[in-house]
Amino acid sequence: MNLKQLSEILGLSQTTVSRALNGYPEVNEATRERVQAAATKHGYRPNSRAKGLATGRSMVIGHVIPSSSQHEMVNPIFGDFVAGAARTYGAHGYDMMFTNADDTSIERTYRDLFQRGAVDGVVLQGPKVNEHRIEVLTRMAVPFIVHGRSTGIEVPYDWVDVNNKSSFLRATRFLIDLGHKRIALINGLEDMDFAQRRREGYLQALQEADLTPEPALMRSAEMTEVYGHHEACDMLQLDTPPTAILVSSMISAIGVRRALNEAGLKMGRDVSVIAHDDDLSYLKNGQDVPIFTATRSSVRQAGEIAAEMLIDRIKSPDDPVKTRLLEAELVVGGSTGPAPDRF
Amino acid sequence: MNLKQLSEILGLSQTTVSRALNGYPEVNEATRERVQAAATKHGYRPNSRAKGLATGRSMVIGHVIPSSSQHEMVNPIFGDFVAGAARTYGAHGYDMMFTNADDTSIERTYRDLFQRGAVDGVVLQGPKVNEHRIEVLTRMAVPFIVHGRSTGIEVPYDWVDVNNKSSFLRATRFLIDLGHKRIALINGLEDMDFAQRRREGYLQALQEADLTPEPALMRSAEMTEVYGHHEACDMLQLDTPPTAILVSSMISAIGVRRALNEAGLKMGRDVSVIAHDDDLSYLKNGQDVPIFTATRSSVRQAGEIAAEMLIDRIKSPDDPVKTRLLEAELVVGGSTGPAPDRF
DNA sequence: CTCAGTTTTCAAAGCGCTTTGAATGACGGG
DNA sequence: CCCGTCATTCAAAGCGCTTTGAAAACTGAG
Repeated sequence: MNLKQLSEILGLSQTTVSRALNGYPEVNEATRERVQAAATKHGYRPNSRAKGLATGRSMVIGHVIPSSSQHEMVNPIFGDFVAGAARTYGAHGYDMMFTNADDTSIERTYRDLFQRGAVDGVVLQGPKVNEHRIEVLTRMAVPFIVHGRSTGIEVPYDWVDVNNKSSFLRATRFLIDLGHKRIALINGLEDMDFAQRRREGYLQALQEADLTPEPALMRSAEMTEVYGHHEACDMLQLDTPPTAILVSSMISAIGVRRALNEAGLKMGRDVSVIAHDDDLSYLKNGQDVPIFTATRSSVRQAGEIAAEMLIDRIKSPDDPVKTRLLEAELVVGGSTGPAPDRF
Repeated sequence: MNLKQLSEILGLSQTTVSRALNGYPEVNEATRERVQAAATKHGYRPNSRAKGLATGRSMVIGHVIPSSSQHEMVNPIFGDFVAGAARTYGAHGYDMMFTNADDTSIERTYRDLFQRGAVDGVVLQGPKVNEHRIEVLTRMAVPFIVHGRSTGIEVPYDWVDVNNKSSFLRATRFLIDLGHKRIALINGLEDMDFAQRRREGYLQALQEADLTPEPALMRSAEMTEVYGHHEACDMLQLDTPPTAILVSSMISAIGVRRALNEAGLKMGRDVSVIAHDDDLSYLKNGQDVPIFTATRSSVRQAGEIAAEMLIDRIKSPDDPVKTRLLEAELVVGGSTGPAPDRF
């Protein structure tokens, strides 16, 4: 069932039918109702491609999945962010498209998506420090939003981000206030912007308290469970092991907990742990009392906000740049306690 | 830059340029090269919508995310399955589209996608027992593939699935061979087909060994970490607690491990645990030696296979139905051991 | 040099929609 | 009863591509 057929059934021109369905004012109300009834009855759905071709808009938002050639890691927060965004897209009549690109072709992929007219805007996830893609998209003058920010990029751009620095600053201060002096940081890959900011917050708190940062207590890699376990085991072997550990993800924090258990240490008593909690749906931080003391910020909500902002940008390309800084909350759970006396 | 412009630059007709780029034989090789060079030079990318409109194919595969109104759960395996599929799609020139639909509108959403001509095929994820959507799609006579199967649906359809029954049968037997008699099952939601099959395997193994299944040892719900913890805690309170636990996901198994630790029990000695491991990229089951004894099957690989099969189906709609049963491997880790003597 | 056969190129139609510019019909004031 | 006005409706062009059917250019045999 296409527009032509429907208009023939109704004995109307395509113009009138199209206008009736799209809510244009120059259509008799009686006619509109008749058209709408027929459309519903025959299950008419305008062809998206034809519509897109005619309007010049695709009503699709693109996301590029960087299927890294090196590490086959799929970001665990991906699903929740996407779920948040998808809901908003749906409410505004947008579809969501994913394209896979290996590290070498990400830039070309973005360019492609727009030149092919496949998308009206894109979401840029997981920005690195000096993220080149931001400049590329800016130069292309296309609507996009960054989930995160990128240190070193001077051009203005829309973004939603968690206040990574401030949340790790506060978390570190919290540990210092509890008397901890040897505080470790198990961070994400340091070329990721969020990881860099978290480290800044951590370092600033140490400095405020006149504590000297120790390279041996600062680790960084892709945030898997195994990684958290490995680094924690390693640090517990040190002559003077840390009494507290900041971990950049819940998944890795679970690995840290495993390491502590294996070493016969009790989390929160022998070693304090603070994790960053993205509030993932399948990995809630405990039921009532949080398991981990954590800096918490819902990545799902970030997805919703990002989608909303991107759609705004598509609607008004010339609006001034918008940014949104989400403040993570510091929730206190059972994984932190006063520094143990070890003499 | 569109076809018209490009053909004017080249002094050729649109027909010839189009044919040259799409590899048709009736084009002079010299011309083809000239066209290709110009296309590359000017960064020409054919407009997907126009192309789709002209060919009647959209080169897009649809996935519907059921953003359940009740439980806001995003399946943790989603990301990995999608990453696997995306890679295959990309290799075949397909894009991937996501649409969000709440529980009440899933059916309508599938119908919409095809009627709007937005997709050439869809992937149906997470089928339940008597999955209605399969019948709907069959009746619509559109290309689709099911990740999983659905007990109770008689019509033939393409699917990829893990042998859930056999893997849980083998896992349960393995525990029985180790002397366990009180074996618990912490399963997914029982209206999900995979959960039902796993329970069947579990029950069959018990029956073979003349063990009576106990309702108190069989739990089912959405597979979060908290759920695993909660059910394990609960069962440890029983007069005669289980000596072994089968868990339908790694995430929940982590919750079970937490419960055991809190109770001062050692996993693999006091209580054995076997988990189903989807081999998620961010949640590897240990480094060299698996942490959990597990039934393992890569969901990422399933994604790749599903995508491949769906594309085949789109290419040859009349081929006989294809199915693919993946056998999970039983990897032995540190979480299982002989049943403890408790008298 | 001619002509059938082959290779190469082209103009134009068509995919299903929106949108422009024009036509039609109804209405009421003069 | 005529005509300007407003409310409706319409035919046709256009979005950027593919594909059909025909034309042009080239080939080699006679």
